[in-house]
Amino acid sequence: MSDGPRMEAGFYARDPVGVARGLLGQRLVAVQPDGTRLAGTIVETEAYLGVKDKAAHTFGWRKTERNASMFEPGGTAYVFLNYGIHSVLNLSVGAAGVPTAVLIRAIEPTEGLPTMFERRGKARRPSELGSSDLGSGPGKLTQALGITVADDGIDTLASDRVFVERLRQRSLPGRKIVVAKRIGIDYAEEWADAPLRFYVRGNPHVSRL
DNA sequence: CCTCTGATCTTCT
DNA sequence: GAAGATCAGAGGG
Repeated sequence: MSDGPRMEAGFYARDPVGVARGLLGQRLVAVQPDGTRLAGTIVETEAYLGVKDKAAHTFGWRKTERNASMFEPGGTAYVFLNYGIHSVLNLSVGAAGVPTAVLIRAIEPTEGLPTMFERRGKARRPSELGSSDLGSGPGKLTQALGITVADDGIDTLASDRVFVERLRQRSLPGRKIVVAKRIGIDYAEEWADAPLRFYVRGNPHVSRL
């Protein structure tokens, strides 16, 4: 487990597509109240382009209590409750006032697996080759890591609770990055087919290949 | 393998 | 009242 340095502010100072691609292979860490580290390699992301993107919560400059974190500076956690049930994690991108973000859709768990199995309950699927449904979805990975809407607004550049570590050598066991349309946004008309989802080819923890 | 559905909260109509 | 950046379980092939 070679620890990497904390992801720096400059990483988020570019377009959401670059950030979405750049996050693949980096490590997402959630430190528990007891100090335990839970972590996983990010293997699937989606970019949300903000005011012009019909699939984004900030389309047309819409700002609500819920999506306020998307307007915060890059690296701020935007965690919202989806379908009234699932906490979903994004990282805001760009300068303050620029409401773009990257959704974390899947991780490959690497640290704290026993705790994640407990959190995920019966739905877990242990296997010799590594579990494939501990973090294989935006709602699943937050549950496994213990991230909830209470973590909305956290500055991951400074927080000791939720942050991203930049690995010396990006861990992309699945090699190449695949580009595809985003999931669950069929209502977004022409934006529904935009190639804004990115995942590590062949990785078993990706939500949908 | 697949499709269908309930759960349950925020936002908008 | 309806729909949604989802998940798990049930049922059919």
